[in-house]
Amino acid sequence: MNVDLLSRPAEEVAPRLLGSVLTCETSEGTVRIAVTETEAYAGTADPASHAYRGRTPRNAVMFGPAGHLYVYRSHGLHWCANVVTGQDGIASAVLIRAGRVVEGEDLARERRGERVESPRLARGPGNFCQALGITGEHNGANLLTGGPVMLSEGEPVPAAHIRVGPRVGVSKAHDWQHRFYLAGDPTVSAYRLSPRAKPSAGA
DNA sequence: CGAATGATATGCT
DNA sequence: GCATATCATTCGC
Repeated sequence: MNVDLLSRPAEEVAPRLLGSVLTCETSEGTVRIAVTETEAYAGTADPASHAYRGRTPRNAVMFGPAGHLYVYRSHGLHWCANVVTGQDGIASAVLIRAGRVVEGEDLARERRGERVESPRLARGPGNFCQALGITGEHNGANLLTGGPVMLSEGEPVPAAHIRVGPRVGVSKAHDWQHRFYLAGDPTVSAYRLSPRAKPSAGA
């Protein structure tokens, strides 16, 4: 994956990450997942971003150079993974919301549960990380230098298949058109409006 | 130092 | 559809 591509604002990078492949190697084995759904978080200008209130120990990675992984824990039990984008010093990241397992499906299913159907293995941010094997240990990992977690180009996605919509699950600025996904793909999480969603201004 | 909150997923009503 | 699990981070006092 080219770092120049990632060095643009999150909302530009997010649609271009569709189809790219995340690889995670652990002692258990290797899982590769093709990204089918992303969400852009525009740093300090975005009320829904963790970086909205400025730099903190947790979100520091988002302020760093593009091509690193920002992992955080949600609701005490799920891990969520972001690809850091934009320029060094400016908070910007793309949340990976869903994907399709292309290698290591057995291992992914072992982690997620035997009864989980293939399209659901990596559907939703928490499930995606669980299937891939991402944990807090991977926070800050460089995705471009051949570490245990890697981001690589996948099969090109036709622009006509890309859809844009409002973000999922956020309590603020949910109506920003910052969620990108592949039309009709069964691995894309169903759209749900946040229970706390309120109208807001913005792009 | 205590309290509230959250970019979720699942299971039961 | 709604409640609930469960904890690190953040913010208020």
